[in-house]
Amino acid sequence: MDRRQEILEAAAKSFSLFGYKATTMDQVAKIANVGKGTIYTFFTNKEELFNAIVLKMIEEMRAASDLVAVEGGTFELNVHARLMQLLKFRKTHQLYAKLIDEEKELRTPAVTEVLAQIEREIVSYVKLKIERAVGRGELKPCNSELIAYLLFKSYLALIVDWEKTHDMELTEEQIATLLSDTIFKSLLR
Amino acid sequence: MDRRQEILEAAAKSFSLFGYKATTMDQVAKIANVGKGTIYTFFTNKEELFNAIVLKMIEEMRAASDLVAVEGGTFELNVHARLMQLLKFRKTHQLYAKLIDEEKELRTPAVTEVLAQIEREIVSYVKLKIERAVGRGELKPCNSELIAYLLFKSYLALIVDWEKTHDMELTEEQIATLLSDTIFKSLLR
DNA sequence: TGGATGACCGGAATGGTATTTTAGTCAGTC
DNA sequence: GACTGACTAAAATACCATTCCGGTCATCCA
Repeated sequence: MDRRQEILEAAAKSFSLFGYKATTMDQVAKIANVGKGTIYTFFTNKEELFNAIVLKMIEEMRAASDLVAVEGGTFELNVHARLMQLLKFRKTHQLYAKLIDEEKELRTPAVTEVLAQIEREIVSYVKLKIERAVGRGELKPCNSELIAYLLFKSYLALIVDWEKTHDMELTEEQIATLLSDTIFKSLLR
Repeated sequence: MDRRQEILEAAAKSFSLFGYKATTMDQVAKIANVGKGTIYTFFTNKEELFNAIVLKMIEEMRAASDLVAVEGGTFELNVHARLMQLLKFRKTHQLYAKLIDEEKELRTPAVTEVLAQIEREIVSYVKLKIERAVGRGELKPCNSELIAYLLFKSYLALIVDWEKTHDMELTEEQIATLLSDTIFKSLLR
């Protein structure tokens, strides 16, 4: 198998298991059965290797989100399913969960940056979906950036924040109904 | 002037200026012109003194919120005005701003706890307002806890979080319109 | 003689320094 | 010439000495 691939797999494993700060380049080299110098022929530094791994994760997330979207489904149906899926990754996906933990505990700058980037991408993806739906006449024209932001933050609040202060987690049903009656409804043409 | 009051004022000054961690009991005693031991005849420890100061701040906030509410105004008008006012305190009020900063930088547990408490109180206050409005027939019956939470988080996102990633701060007009069209509208009977 | 005080105590925070760890390099190997 | 791992400088960590600070209490007046 080619060395670049070995390195990527080793790095993915190590970052998922130990996070960014606690994985060392020696560690990655050893797992990949490669001299440390070899890593630097493919990636300029640790952070770039990390970014490559995160990029792969983002691809996975995009694919998982596509999997729950229904061709020809309504804007609401699809955006709801996608955001639920994407936000579940925070607990489910080993690397994502590890990074969130590292952000909370260590505040590693590289990790903070990457997590912010992921959120920006999700919001900008939702924004795109809104604009498409407006374009085909499903939704009223609106400030898509603002609505995308509000939608994302609402899901984040209901899925992630709620359970930190309340002991019963909200059901998907509750979330769907609540946002359907409020934000989504108001967007319809 | 009575010693308890002197101590409270000294503590308020010191906490506002230096935050929780960086104010020392010796400091408070000196400002209050009081022996350190005297403080402990009125407050069992530093944290209780702190809680007393924060309680005063919460009273101030409640009063400021009452000031912007209009007797006989609609639910939307009043809740909007109150939440805007309350959230402005995060930048405006010296102690509040200091505590938010300390929470971000130091994560002092006593501060974390107090900030969480303030948020819980705001949400529970909004919840009460919702229930009153439902009671008088202005709003449809609903899950008041959930709606209060969503409302609070939405305002927080639009007022506080938005400007961290976007360079133009949202106008009150934009926020009012957005939430009026979405969440508030859906609550009306 | 009882409320007030500040010297005092122990544990925690801080600072300074010796040691280890680690990202990144590069001379040497195959 | 692709690959390696010993090497380097810088950063992180561990260590210890010192300071700092919350809380106490024997002492002191009023």
